[in-house]
Amino acid sequence: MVRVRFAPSPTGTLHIGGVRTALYNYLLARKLGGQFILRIEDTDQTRYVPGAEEYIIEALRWTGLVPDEGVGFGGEYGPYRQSDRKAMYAEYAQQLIERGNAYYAFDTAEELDQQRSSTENFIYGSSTRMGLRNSLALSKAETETLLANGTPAVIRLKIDPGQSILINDLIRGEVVFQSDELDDKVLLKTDGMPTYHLANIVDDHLMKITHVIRGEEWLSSTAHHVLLYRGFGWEDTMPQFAHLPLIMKPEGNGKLSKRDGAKFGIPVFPLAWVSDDPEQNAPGFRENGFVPEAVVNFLALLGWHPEGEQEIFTMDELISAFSLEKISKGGARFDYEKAKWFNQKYIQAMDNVALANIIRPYAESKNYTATEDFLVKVAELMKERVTFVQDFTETGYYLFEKVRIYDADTVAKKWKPEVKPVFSELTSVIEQCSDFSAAALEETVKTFIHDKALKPGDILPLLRIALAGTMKGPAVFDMAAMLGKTETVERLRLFENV
RNA sequence: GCCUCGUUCGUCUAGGGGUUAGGACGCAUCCCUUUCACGGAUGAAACACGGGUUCGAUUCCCGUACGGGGUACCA
Repeated sequence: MVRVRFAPSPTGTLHIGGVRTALYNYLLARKLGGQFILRIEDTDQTRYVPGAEEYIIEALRWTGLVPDEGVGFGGEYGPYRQSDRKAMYAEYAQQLIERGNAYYAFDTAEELDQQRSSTENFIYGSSTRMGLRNSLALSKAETETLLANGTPAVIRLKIDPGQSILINDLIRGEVVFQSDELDDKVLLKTDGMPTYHLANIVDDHLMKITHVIRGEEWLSSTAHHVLLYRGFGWEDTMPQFAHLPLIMKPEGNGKLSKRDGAKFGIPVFPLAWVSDDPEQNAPGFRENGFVPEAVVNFLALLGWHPEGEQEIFTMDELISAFSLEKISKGGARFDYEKAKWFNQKYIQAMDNVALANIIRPYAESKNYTATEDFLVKVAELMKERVTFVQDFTETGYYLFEKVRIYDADTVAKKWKPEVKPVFSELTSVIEQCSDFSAAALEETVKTFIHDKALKPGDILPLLRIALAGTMKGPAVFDMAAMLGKTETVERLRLFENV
């Protein structure tokens, strides 16, 4: 049984790379009929941000990556929040000490800083630990006294020199580390909380995780994790590792960071983050007008590509096509233009009724009165010309209200003195139409143009400007039919009098 | 610095010892349409470099360069 987990830290928003990690975990779980688990890694109490946990859950729901187990989703392996598991980590750390694979260390932060600045390439390990303040260097009596006095102590992993640690990464293949280069990582902090390394191994073991799919930033600490599994005697059930390439900045060097949203004017979060501190607030894909399916599709293909040349995938298609082996090794640059293209494609392909439901809240927020039928019609006429969901009511505002400004260039070019009376006449003709369908209108107007010995180009642009104010948009007769006779004639008269 | 991972069009990528190196986004031109978009067609655009191995390397190996990540009582 495959069991995977997404284990974010609730330090604020989830960034888009985190969503992709969740997605790949989810896809693998669904593909292999396993479980997808949400675990909250809040072992750093100083970095806890209120609301972050709720944000993470909402983001997963929005993208459709709903966990089978985890914080907020139940399950038999809980609790799924690490702060709620605090007591058990101390017990496991203790167990490691008893097995001779960990030890107490009493060095203060200042002492360690000093070591790092005075010794080049200092590592807290087999070559240095006997000169430091820990239970390996101190006598048993000294150690017991220090502990009895309540001296702040951490528990460190004891790494023996001379070992090669081989990791068989599902994406990268074999990666080897030498234990001499590894430091004796802190496992349990002075506040009694575990570090990521300890909590991660204990939880993955207890939660029966089979595959650890996480960002590449974890690759270099994986050797420590393997040693921890060995230390506990759990190596035979150790999960398999898959380290994902990172998502890079759209321009320049480095991985995509939370600050890049503001810097490049693009969303880097699934949902907007709104907090007490306006400095921290940032827009999200949802608020910028993306549909979740498009975001998922875009993210799925950022660093992964199945056989074939298909680009548009439903979630089910992603699930059946997914495999870890097809994940790229190199980092992928975040391409906002491509994200926009996916969104446009999804909107285009969407059912008009479904789109009407998406448009409705935008229309309501602008106090537009629009019936279901009207919104469906808006969807039909506009969906081939929008990129974002708010474009229906923004660039297509003229479908909901009177024209705000008339395109000056077109007016200057087409609104000639001699056509003005003809235009009035046409308005009257339109007013007389009994059949206000697009086809009938077109027939009427074209006959009129023909009878007046005019060209379509003399009249049609003016009709468009009168109705929409711009030379962009749906077919004129479709718009007129949708607006109805009263509104159409009103707009034509309004335009004549400008 | 040390450890570690990577490198095919501007971007996301396919491919893989012998290919006209394929697709997508973006860009350009044209067609459709007397609007815009959609759609269609066409085009410009890539195997980082140097050594091997080989009859033959973009593909395999080794270096170099460049880039990423790690190097905390953060995750």
